Amino acid sequence: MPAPLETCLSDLDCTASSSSSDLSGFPTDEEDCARLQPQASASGPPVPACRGAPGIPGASDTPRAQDDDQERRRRRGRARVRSEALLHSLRRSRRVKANDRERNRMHNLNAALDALRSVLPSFPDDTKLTKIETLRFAYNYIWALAETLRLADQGLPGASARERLLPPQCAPCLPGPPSPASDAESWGSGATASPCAAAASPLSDPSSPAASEDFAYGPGDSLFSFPGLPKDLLHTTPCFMPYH
DNA sequence: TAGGCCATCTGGTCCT
DNA sequence: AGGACCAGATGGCCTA
Repeated sequence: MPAPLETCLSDLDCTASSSSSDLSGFPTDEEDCARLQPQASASGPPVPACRGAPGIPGASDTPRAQDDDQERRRRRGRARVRSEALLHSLRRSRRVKANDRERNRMHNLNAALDALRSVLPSFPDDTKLTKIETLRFAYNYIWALAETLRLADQGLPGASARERLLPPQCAPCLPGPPSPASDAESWGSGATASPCAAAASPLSDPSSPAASEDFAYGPGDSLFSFPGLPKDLLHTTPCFMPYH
C-alpha cells in the first residue's frame, strides 16, 4: 500500500520546498523580524516580537504602513507553514523508520514461521500452512511426539510404541523424519484427504491438545479448524490422540 | 462476489 | 528518546 505514503511524502516535499526555498524572493522570517523590528529584538526574541506587530502603535496609519503590515502577515504565515512542515517532516521520518522496523520485524516473524513449517511433516508442494495452521499444527505435533515418548517409556511389549499408539490408518500421521512423498499424502490439505479423518476414537486424555477448545488436530479444512468445532466432531479424528 | 489470508501502515503502550 | 511489541485499519490477491 505504498500510494498513501508516497502521496504523503510528495505532499511533504512540496510543502517543505515551497516553504523553505524562497520562491517569492523574500528573506527568511528571522531576517524579516531582525530587519523590520529592530526595536523588539532588543527586548526579546525576534519571532514573538513579530507576532505582536499588529499591536504596534501606528503600524497601519499610512498606506505604506498597511502594506508593511500585510507583508508581515504573509511572512508570518510562511513561517508557520515552514515550522509545521519541519515538524511534519520530523514525524514523517520517524514514522518511516518505525514502519521499516515493523516490516523487518514481521519479516523475521515470518521467517521463524517458515522455519517452523520446515520441521513439521511436509505437505504437497502447492500447499502451504497458514500461520494459524502452522502454530496449531506445531502444538499438536509436539504434543503427539511427547505422548509417543511417554507411552514408549512405559515399555509397551510387542509392537513398537508407534504402532501401538496409532491405528494403522493413522500411522503416517506421526512421521519420523519428514518424508515428502508419504507425509504429503497422509497430511493432505484437508481433513477428508487424510486417512486419519476416517477413523474414530474416543478422546481419553484431557491433557491432549485435542481436548483443548482452542486447538485443532492439524491442517486443513473444517475438521481442523477451531474455534466453534462441535465436541462430537472433535472426537472423530484419532490423529494425535492417545490410542490404546 | 464474498470471505480468507496476508502485507503494510499506523498510533499507542511499554521497556531500556 | 528510541526501539520493540501490539492491535486495528486498509487494500491486494486468491479461491470457492
